[in-house]
Amino acid sequence: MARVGMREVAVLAGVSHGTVSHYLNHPDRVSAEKVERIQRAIQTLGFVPNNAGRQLRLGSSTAIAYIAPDVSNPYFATIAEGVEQRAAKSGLSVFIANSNRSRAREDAYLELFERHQVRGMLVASHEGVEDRLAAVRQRGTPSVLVGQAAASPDQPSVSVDDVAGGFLAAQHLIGLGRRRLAFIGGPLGIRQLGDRLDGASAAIRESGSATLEVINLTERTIAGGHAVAKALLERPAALRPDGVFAANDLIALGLLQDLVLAGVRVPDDVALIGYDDIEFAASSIIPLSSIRSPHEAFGIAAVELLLAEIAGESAERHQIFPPELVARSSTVGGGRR
Amino acid sequence: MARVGMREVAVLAGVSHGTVSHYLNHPDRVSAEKVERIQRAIQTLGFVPNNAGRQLRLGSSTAIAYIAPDVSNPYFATIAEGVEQRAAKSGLSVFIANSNRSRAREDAYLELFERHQVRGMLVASHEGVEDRLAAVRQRGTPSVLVGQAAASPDQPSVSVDDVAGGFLAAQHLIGLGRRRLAFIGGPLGIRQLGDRLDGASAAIRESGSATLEVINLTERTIAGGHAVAKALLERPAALRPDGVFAANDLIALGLLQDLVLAGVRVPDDVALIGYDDIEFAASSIIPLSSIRSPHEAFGIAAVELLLAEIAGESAERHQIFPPELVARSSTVGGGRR
DNA sequence: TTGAAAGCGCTAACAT
DNA sequence: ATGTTAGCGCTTTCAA
Repeated sequence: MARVGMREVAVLAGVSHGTVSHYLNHPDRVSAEKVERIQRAIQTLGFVPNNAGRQLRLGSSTAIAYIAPDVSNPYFATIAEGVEQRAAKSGLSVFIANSNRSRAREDAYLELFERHQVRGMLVASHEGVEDRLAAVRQRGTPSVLVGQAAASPDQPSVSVDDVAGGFLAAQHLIGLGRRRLAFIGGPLGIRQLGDRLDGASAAIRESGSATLEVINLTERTIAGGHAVAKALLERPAALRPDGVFAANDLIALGLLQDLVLAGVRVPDDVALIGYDDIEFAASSIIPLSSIRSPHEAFGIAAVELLLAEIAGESAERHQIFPPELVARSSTVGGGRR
Repeated sequence: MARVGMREVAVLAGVSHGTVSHYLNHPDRVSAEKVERIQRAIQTLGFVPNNAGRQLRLGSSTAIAYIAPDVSNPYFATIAEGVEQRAAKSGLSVFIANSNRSRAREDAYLELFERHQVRGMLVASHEGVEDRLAAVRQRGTPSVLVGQAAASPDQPSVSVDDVAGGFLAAQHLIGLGRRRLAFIGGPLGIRQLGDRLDGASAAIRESGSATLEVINLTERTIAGGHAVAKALLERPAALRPDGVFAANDLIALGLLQDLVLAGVRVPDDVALIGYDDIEFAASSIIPLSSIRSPHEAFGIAAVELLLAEIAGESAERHQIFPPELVARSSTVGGGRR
């Protein structure tokens, strides 16, 4: 199955392979007659240009990469949707990669995409990835950090103010009269999570009277939520928190499900709020209150920042979106959604 | 920012560029001393091999592609997870692409990956994509159709028996005493959906007494479910179906949420079952019954089929998984999950 | 063990 | 308008 190249096309069309290339890249500079012949040749041979040759010659591809830690978290998937849309509009393809929460896989993809000379990378990570991105950038591949404010002024980033988000969440619970709060999530070394906790702590401090327990957790998934539920349900009811702030909606959803099954009244016994406001938060057993950050908009902003970076424009590099409280039944009771 | 290539590394290390290449590909055949020098040179220059050159020379990459119609549907995302895991185990990278339910985007990615000479493609599609895959295959790139049984014996595919799934769903509703069933989904031109409906119809026929209304829908999303809810709620209660089979869980979830909000009792007034059994089905307002097809296992099987195809092994090309009924409260009432 | 050299498929500058 | 040609960065065969 000898791959057919421009050479074969050229022979069949009775032109030089340079002309075939011209046809592909500057069709206007080829006579109608040859265009016709070349088209037919391409057609009958089923010619598909080999990208390696083109890219080797040109030195750059027409794709960008989006590396996500966990595609099966709808939060990252929705961002991907926005990225895809915006990129398509600018004629760019998007290669999505799933690092599966593994630092090693993340590194592998970072390097792979650099080798592939993508135009730029969008990187959502739970790790401290900024150093690595700095190195990549220095070698010529720009990137945008997604979901995490960059520390360096040179590193573009699109993020949500997680301290503000954490504050909003805890403040909401406190305003509802809750005093024994718990924050569920971790590892706290992850910037986004540490920030959320910091925000929550600030709200606690401000309240004067409430307390905050930190329940550490490494799996920020529905399964992780189930695990916490188990631990919580083993406690006597009086020792359970009356207000829970989960570091993301997945945890909250897993927890919520088990609490309800066990007969714990939500929000009466325990008020629960999540983070991210994924689409499924609204349709959960008890509609879940959450802290909303933009999703598609996030992806779109990231691509636009990257485009500016590629073009060498000097846009504001650090875009920070404000989080928003979405109160539903899991905190404010049956009345509202 | 002149990209550094093997040449620069070679000069700095005081060897020929061929030796650098040897070091990269057959480190054992290079003397310890030069290895040392080359390593240092790579280190200080920050050399990252250009994939285009390598690929041009070798004629093939080390990546496979997974094209999904809709990453933000957790069903496809979970498959992606399985794909990533299995591929990593075989040293392959996965490029995920989101065609965003657009035939044009799908075509674009099909071609892009072919140009990139990926080792193979996994394609989940709502379209009739088999002809296109046949053409791609003929030119040397193997593929596995995911979620849709291939008609051609030459086209590997991993799928679920959707006719059986549809049958199970309708049979379940009928067994619960429901007689006025509705199937929600579409366009029915999509094979998977048509099959589910066919299965449901068969169950209806078998029952003798039940009827099946088909409510067509083009958006197989939560929003689509909301739209159907609106239409259903406008009917007098007596004219509503008493058993609803939604073509996927997203639709079911959207519908369920609005029905419950409107005071419709589920499952008493309307029993509802979805399809796919995404992770969120279990934690919805009323835990959703669904037809379960394997997820990660699906992705793993797809990669393995592709590997066999690449290796030229003659495995059974059509892998069909049996669907499974998962009964939860949305059909069997409060007692069970 | 190392180096020299050819050539993968393509683009574009240049010559015609 | 078309053809000729050099060369992108790499791997590998072959020779030393």
